[in-house]
Amino acid sequence: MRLSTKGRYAVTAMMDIALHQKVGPVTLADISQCQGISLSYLEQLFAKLRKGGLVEGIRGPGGGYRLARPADQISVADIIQSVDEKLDMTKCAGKGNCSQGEKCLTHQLWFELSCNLYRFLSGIKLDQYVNRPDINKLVIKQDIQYGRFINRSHAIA
Amino acid sequence: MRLSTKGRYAVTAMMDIALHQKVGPVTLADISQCQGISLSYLEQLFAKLRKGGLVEGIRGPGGGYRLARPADQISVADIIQSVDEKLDMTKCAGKGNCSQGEKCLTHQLWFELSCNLYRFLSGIKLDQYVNRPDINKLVIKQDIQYGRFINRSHAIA
DNA sequence: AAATTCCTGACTAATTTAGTCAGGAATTAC
DNA sequence: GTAATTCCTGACTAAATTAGTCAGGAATTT
Repeated sequence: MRLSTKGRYAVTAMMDIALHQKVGPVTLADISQCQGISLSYLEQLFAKLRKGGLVEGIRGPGGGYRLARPADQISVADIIQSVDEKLDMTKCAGKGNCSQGEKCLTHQLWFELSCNLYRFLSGIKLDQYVNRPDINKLVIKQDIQYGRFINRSHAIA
Repeated sequence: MRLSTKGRYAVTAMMDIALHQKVGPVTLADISQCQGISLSYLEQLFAKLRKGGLVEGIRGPGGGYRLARPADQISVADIIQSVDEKLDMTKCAGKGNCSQGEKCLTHQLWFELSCNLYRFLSGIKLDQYVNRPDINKLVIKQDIQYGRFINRSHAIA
């Protein structure tokens, strides 16, 4: 597998959307500014998240992105897999032909690691963090700081 | 953190040494050939593993590398940390100042992920795989295939 | 003395990550 | 229907990391 900052960017952005679900769609421009990620890079990531069926984009003023399914059905594993492609750490992509057609010495190890990691990451759903008071405090603080969602009459109405 | 093929190379090489402990020190040339890793790249990785106190090198004919401590005291986490530097996935290296001096929205998530991953990886010790019959069969097969340890009278005596 | 092996540092190549740019397509607001 | 907003696409560049190469030196054994 690959567990890098790229996945962190994606999860951070998805979390931002999940935390603002009630307010309406979230623009990439907002995420870019608040989370400190380049807008164009976000667009690349969101192209993959869209293909992965995790978000849907809404064009035009008042548009943005929203989750394609409820936050309790989107796991961190889903997100990382969407942007990083594979969650499997074996050299042979699970086929077991890593060393002259047979399993290599460390096949078992990576296989077990992949399973365990996947089980852990797929157990963490976005809503677990949305419903935490300490994180909600942070969100409100950050939103005020960046003057977010001031003209959202259209989105709520 | 960073979980990439680099760490896999290092763990594979360490596993090879652990599996041949009884025969004597293992040369990088052997590991290079049997595990399909470039010799010079292995030398770079072993410079780090040595600095991390996981192996000791023995020069001269009959030399090679051996584990610096018993296989049940070397975890996969130790190895990955030695070559990849950090096992912490938070943006702020655990300081909690990731967003304008405060914790960012996803700080908790990465912190918990890091903890869990570390707990898992540090729970896997090299000896767990050394004592498995299925893996030992593989080792013997591979050793014969590559004609390894044929002239090791000096090492055993 | 010769062979073996670790050990070091500087260098190159390939891949991945990150970011830039220019423009088009859909939608909303006026 | 025009303008503004936002997604959306593809091609491009830059930086970082990973992987591999090369040349040579140091310690040890035979």
